[in-house]
Amino acid sequence: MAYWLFKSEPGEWSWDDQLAKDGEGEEWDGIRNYQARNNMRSMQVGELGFFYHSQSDKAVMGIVEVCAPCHPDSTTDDPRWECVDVRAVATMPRPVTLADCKADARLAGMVLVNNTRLSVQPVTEEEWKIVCELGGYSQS
DNA sequence: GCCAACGTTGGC
DNA sequence: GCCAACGTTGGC
Repeated sequence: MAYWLFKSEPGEWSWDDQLAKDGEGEEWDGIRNYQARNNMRSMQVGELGFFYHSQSDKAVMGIVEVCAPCHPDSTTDDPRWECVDVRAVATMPRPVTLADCKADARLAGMVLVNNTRLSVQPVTEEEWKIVCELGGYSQS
């Protein structure tokens, strides 16, 4: 089981927008970066990811689940770009900010901390547990 | 609003 | 295939 992190500008697609889908899946479209696309190609249905707000919030807002495998991005005719669908699973009791992650020595190797520009990132199981702990979210 | 980091493009 | 120029992202 792999873990992921999806980055979004809240002005484009926010956690509230995702929640408003009420558990329905939504295309994670608009990704125009090979590394990010390759990460999505590696995803399996049922895997979990963090939903991160870039720019003003800079925080992990909630948890999403991959609910459809990688498929062509409906927002472009360019066959290079693909995406998965995700649905909201849980809201972080406390959003975990980038500053929180940087302040925790255990997260020093996190992609979020070291490659700020990658919009779809892998997260290790250890990092996943630590961020959940920081957010006050206990996995059932 | 600025700037650093990174990715992509295109000329050679 | 290299590298300079350019564009974009995102933190500050």
